[in-house]
Amino acid sequence: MLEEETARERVLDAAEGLYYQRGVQAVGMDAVRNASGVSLKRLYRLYPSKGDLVEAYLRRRDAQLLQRLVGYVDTVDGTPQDRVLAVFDWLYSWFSESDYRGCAFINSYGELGAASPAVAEVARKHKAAFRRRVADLVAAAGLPASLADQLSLLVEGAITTAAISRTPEPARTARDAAQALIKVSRTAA
Amino acid sequence: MLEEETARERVLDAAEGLYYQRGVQAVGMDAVRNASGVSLKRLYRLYPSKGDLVEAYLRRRDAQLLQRLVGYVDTVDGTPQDRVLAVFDWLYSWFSESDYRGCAFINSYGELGAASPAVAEVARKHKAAFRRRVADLVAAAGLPASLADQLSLLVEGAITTAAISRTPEPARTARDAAQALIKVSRTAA
DNA sequence: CTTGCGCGAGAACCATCGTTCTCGTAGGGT
DNA sequence: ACCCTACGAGAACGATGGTTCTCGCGCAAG
Repeated sequence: MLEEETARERVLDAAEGLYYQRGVQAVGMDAVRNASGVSLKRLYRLYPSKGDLVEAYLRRRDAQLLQRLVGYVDTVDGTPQDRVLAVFDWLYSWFSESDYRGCAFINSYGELGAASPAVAEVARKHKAAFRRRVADLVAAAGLPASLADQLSLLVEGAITTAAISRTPEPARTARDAAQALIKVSRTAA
Repeated sequence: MLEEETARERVLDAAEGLYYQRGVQAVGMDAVRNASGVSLKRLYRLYPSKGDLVEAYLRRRDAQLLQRLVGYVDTVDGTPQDRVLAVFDWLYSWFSESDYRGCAFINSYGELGAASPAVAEVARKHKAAFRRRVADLVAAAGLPASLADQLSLLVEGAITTAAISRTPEPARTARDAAQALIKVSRTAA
């Protein structure tokens, strides 16, 4: 039999693939069972309800996504300003993944946020955490704090535009805009 | 008995309120029946399936939203540049509506886009049409075309950020960023 | 007045899904 | 060899939802 932690991982891997690709409501527990190979009984012992599983999925994805961003930016050597712009290069590689379907948090929020305060909360927290990462990079580059919010909007806009238009190009557009905003804020400050 | 067109309107009004507020999958045909006062039989004669109703809802909202934007911008007198920035003032008033829940197209796309090419298509078209409006304003102000895409990203980002964070502030942030981008593009060109 | 058509109200039907239950069995301790 | 526990496979159950059907009624034509 599987270790508990291994089973948890398998379930979350399966749930992540299915929920992200097809949407949460479109995926039944049976599909998670089949994709993970973990029996329903066990699944319900690990996550007492679908809501719990959905929350766990979002929480893990939250951590993973921020880690991936930080991991990418950390490999960039260059000026602190380059590292700010690297956020948009990371976006480009993300958008280029063949199964890219936008931001799991925005999608889940639109689907469930109205009925589930827990989902709304996780989405809010994820966006706040993301914004904080950007703010850290902006601060490290000695740029004004107000820039962080502006760049975050560009990131958010690129994420949804890339999803709907099915091209990674918005990452480039956002990068150009970011560069321009940085330039302005340097001369203005 | 109701005129066919009146019934259509009532159904779409009901569907719009419910779908936008709670999400499409969370709203049954019964809820649309109750909210509209149009019998199920008639409802199915007007829209042969729920999918058809959803499409009609999105199409009408597409037209309405663009009309509202254009209507607002047209009341602004000032320089062509002011009219570009007026887009963000319009966003602010939209975000301030008490029942604001983000962009119906992004929400529907996240919920149904994977399973319904029709919904994905309507969302894509809406975003393209919106971008075109922005591009018209940018062109009228004699600004470079590349700015239109950048401003559209700001709009998109503000829409989702306002929804998740539940404040209209992102409209202001986006406006500031837009102003900066306009300034840069004037000196660069 | 009568006949029959078209309507609305709501029951009915069938599929799906979240969740729980049954059952057969594998495997470890004695 | 014999239990006893714990498990997985899948049936079962109850709710919900999309779609269709039944029934009774109002009303227009004859």
